[in-house]
Amino acid sequence: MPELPEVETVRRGLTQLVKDSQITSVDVLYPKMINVTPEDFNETLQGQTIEQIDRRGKYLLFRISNGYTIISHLRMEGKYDVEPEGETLGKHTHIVFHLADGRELRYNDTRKFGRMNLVKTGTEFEVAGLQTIGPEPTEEDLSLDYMLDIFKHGKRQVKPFLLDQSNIAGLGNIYVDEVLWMSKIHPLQPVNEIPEAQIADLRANIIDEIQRAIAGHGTTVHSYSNAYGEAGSFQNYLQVYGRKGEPCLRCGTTIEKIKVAQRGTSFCPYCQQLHGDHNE
DNA sequence: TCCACGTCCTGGCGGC
DNA sequence: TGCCGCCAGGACGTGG
Repeated sequence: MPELPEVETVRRGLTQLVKDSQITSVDVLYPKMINVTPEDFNETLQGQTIEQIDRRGKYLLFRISNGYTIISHLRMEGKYDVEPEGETLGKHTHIVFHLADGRELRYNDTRKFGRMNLVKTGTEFEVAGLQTIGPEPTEEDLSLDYMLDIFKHGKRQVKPFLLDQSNIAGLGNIYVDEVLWMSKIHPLQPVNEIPEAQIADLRANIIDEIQRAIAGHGTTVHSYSNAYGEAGSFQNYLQVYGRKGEPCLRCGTTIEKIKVAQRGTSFCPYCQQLHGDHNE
């Protein structure tokens, strides 16, 4: 399932593969995936060039030569691949961009969760999702002052708080479990009860973990692969996610799995203790 | 204003 | 063996 490091890996792959490519036409096989009619989508894009591919959080932003931007979110299992024109379409191919050089950029999505919005460039930050998105998890953007401020004024449990893209951009279920384990914070701990020193530690771990995952070309869980079809290597470094029943790599206690905010959550009950009077 | 929860969607898997 | 039904989860919309 793509999170920020996977989306960044896809962005880099697509930039090498289709930057400066001209679109001759677009077939939309699953209209619910886009925010306009398939006819409007095709008419706006045909004859135009993909000038640049940017990223904000987990959103890909395809900059088109006529002043439009395609905002693409891969959600759970969205993938792009590039095939020669005429290759048999996959069962889960939903959008096909025909390119002038005889190739096709295809969007595939097993669960049909992904979405594409076509908007005028400059208005993309008026679209739901991007409108309220929080800072990127980098040393420059995610300041300690900001972290302390949002934690002090929040009351939610830390896991759903970190999954909320309006607080910090790009963290998903896997990385939240990882950084909470690294920082020894229980996933149910209310954010305004976490000591400042631990928030500082959490911030450092978030930035470090995301940068290391980008360097490792993303995590691979289930079917994820990048635009070249390569599997990421970061799965080999996961320390708590998906390790239910196995010993904690720090203390040896058996890793437990619980449900938090409707999400499967792995944690070490010894390293990550809930402080104060809270019900699980 | 903040927060919880239902919804979308289909492959995989457990249970019978 | 085959069928049924549940589970997985990111982000948006709704309602408390």
